[in-house]
Amino acid sequence: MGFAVSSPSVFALLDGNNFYCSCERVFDPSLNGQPMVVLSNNDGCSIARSDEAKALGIKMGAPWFQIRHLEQTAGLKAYSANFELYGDMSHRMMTMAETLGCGQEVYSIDECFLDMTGIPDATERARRKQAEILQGIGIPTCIGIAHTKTLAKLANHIAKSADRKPGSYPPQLGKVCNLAEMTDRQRDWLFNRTAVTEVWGVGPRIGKQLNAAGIHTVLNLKRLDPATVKRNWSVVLERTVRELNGVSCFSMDNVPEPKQQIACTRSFGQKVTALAELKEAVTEFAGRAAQKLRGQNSQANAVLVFIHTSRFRVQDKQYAKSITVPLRLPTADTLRIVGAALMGLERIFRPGYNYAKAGVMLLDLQAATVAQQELDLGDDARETEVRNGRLMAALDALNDRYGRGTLKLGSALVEGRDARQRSRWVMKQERRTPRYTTRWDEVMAVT
DNA sequence: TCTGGGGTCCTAGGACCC
DNA sequence: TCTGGGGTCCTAGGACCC
Repeated sequence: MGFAVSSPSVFALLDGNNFYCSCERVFDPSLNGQPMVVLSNNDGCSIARSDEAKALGIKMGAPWFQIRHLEQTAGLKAYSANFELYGDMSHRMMTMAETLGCGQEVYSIDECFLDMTGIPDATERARRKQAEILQGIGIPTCIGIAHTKTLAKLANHIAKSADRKPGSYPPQLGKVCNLAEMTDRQRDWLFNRTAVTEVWGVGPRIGKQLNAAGIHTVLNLKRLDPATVKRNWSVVLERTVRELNGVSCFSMDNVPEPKQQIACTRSFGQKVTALAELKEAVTEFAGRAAQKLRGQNSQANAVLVFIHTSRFRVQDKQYAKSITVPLRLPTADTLRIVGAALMGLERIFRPGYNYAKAGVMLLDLQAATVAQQELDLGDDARETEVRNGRLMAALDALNDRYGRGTLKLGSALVEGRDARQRSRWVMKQERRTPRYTTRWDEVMAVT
């Protein structure tokens, strides 16, 4: 019997380049090479930028009204976010990416970790997978490979920079960068020319503190004593330092855990002052949140509702308030959840303000097990639960089949208002492309 | 005029208990 | 006059992520 040599973990991080922009480009190739941005809800600010838009100096989160002039002067193209399209494209990309490793953790809409432990020729396989995804669904990707998740994220950053910023790193590290196959010297050489703020887990706040302490590069941070880091910063940053040194502290999360809280919050298309309109919005948000809750087979024990004015309108009187309404029994019933949210809204509403945003959050979630449905209710109450359960299932099935918002509660409309008239709170989306892949009536026509 | 949305984890501090 | 200490649970707020 030979020795069981356990090879060290190898993680890959695959992500779609400028993902939302790339999705739009798949369906409109004339956008290739053009400066373009995808805008947040309400066409508020830029949440995705093509390389060409980045080159124009457009920052992540830049308010649209501040960069809008570039439409005329630089040919900038802008699109309202089309999350239904991006979600579907994401699913296709993740399905193809999965077979690169022997385990996959979908980390966000545009990136996933893959377990490549013990897989030979990781770099070559990664390059083949990348070509396959580009050919199959048209999304360009970058892949970072290393012995820890933090290092894989860093490798991914190097792969991107080497590809797009000539001179930043050796060009052969472009698109796929495998730190696991390098020597310590080679890695440190790269770390020495990478800013500490690029490290996963180092945000603006900690970045500033590290800089003030003379820590400017990844190599500087890697060489700090973990105990000192824990004392001066936190256990979180301590783990990051260990990970930079090749000690894996974050493992793969192959099966997604159910969410511990579920939110639906929106900024309004226009300022809202009337309680009736806030009720309409909160009814809608609570309904959406309840649907997500049922989607992961959970129940909530509390509902939080908040409203606030716009901090950017300095001339306005400001008001912000939230309230948590406990539910008597854990539930996923839209009617109960909406009821609790509206009760909370009535409590915190104050007249005389220009409201800019509201939201509903479901808290203290638990699994909706059979045992909980068998709670000791009276016959009438149990009958109501069962009836509502069937009603909710029917609601979800219809909305699932015919598109979100096909069927909603009557109270989601302000009484007396013409149903065809748009409410003030509904978000503005003036630049959305068709939902090519998920709506029959918006499928691309090939002529 | 116009500034997103949805999450997680950690920590400090208060309430409460013995 | 002297005025403990350790544990747990909960919540609010901060920091980070995409």
